[in-house]
Amino acid sequence: MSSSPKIALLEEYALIARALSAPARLMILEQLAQGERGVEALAGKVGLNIANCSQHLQHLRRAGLVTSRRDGKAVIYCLTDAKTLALMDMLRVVAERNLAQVENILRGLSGGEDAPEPVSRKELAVRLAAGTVTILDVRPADEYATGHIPGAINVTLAQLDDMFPTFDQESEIVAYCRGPYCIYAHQAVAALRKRGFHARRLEGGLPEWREDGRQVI
Amino acid sequence: MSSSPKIALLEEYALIARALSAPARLMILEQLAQGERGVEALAGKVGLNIANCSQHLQHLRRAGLVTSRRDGKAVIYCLTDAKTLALMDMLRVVAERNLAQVENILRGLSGGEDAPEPVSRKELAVRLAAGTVTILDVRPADEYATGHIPGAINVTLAQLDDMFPTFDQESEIVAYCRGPYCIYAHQAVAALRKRGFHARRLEGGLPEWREDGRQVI
DNA sequence: CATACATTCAATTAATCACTTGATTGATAT
DNA sequence: ATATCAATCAAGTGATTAATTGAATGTATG
Repeated sequence: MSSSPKIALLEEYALIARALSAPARLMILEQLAQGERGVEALAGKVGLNIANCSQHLQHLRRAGLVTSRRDGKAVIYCLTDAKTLALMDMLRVVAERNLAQVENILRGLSGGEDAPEPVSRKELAVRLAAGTVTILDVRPADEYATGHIPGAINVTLAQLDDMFPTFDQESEIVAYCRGPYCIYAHQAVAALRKRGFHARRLEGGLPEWREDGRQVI
Repeated sequence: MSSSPKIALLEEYALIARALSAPARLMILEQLAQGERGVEALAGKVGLNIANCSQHLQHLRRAGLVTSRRDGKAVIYCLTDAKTLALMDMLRVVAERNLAQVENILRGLSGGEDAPEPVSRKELAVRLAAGTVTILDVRPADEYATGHIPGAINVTLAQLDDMFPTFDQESEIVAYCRGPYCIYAHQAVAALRKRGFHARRLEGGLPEWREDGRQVI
């Protein structure tokens, strides 16, 4: 199979790339970035049936990207290494630079208008301490419950319509979600800006915020 | 096919990952990092027949990683974006952190002993200016000819045996090759250390050196 | 020990992939 | 035009993949 050490190494690298080459697995990794999960929970979140999800997880395990432990009847999976998220983010960056289709989709999410530059995590931390910003956590309630940025308000996209009256037209609103692959924050910002609010996305999502060593409650 | 914008985005990201999921394509990209090439030259370097190489190149083009232009009868391919190299390097980093097999292979390349930490490009630049280091370019002569670090001596692994007497036992030797995926420098360092020389690898290879904006002749 | 439960395994189908072979296109030179 | 060369296309084979279904495994509970 692997005649030379060079080919053998490349086959290992290719194994990682192949693990990232299916949308379903990228979604699983995004979920695991929020925190460890059992197979059934992952299958539900990602929209796969359980056997199929289990197979994807084993594919990821063969690539060393996830590890599992048993907890009673359940098997809990978690990310092996936070560096995997950096790899996935770089995948996104290269895709945005090289594929026109990606730009089209992102423009569509922003309602055709140019979206503003995201807020850096450092900037948000400063303004959070100063209290000069409203933070929205645009993830499902269960994910918000397992950890969120202090002071963040949990609002799903569906609930957003009812919330407009409660927001301040003057102060800026910053929305975040699961991370670079998640489009909830894009959509929330687009909806808010259409109503005339000053809204921007946070760069990255909760996993990246946590990875920076910033406070999560 | 792509019901939601989220899935559509993930399919684009997965397209990039799939492009990186074959050893042959990783080798093609490594070659293109040395400089633009025609199909026949690439096929020769990578060890593919021409039709097969052409198909891999089109796979890479679909992922936006390479572009091509016509030059007379030949079609010249080149990397779209140097960021792709950073993505590939991160792929290697994640593989080294998560796959024991990779560590085994790398240890085998170093003859079982612990290899020393590589020399950073910044450090080499300083010592190059001071003239306190011997630099070996361990790539094929034609790649050396199209560009190399100033002062570097071109030695293939096969020629290395004859060169031992000409090296200084006291000063340190730094070897480099095509980049992080290339094992020539690993092997050269192992051979040199076995003979008692002080030898280390350069971090990255010529493409990374060039990307830093450092001098290449 | 029997049962229920969560996960994995095994077998199947349809789709995709890598590679080979031979024909075709595009550009240059005679 | 004709011949030549580089690259691509088209078709076919064997291997691999994702997804589905149903059976088997291992773990806790009655």
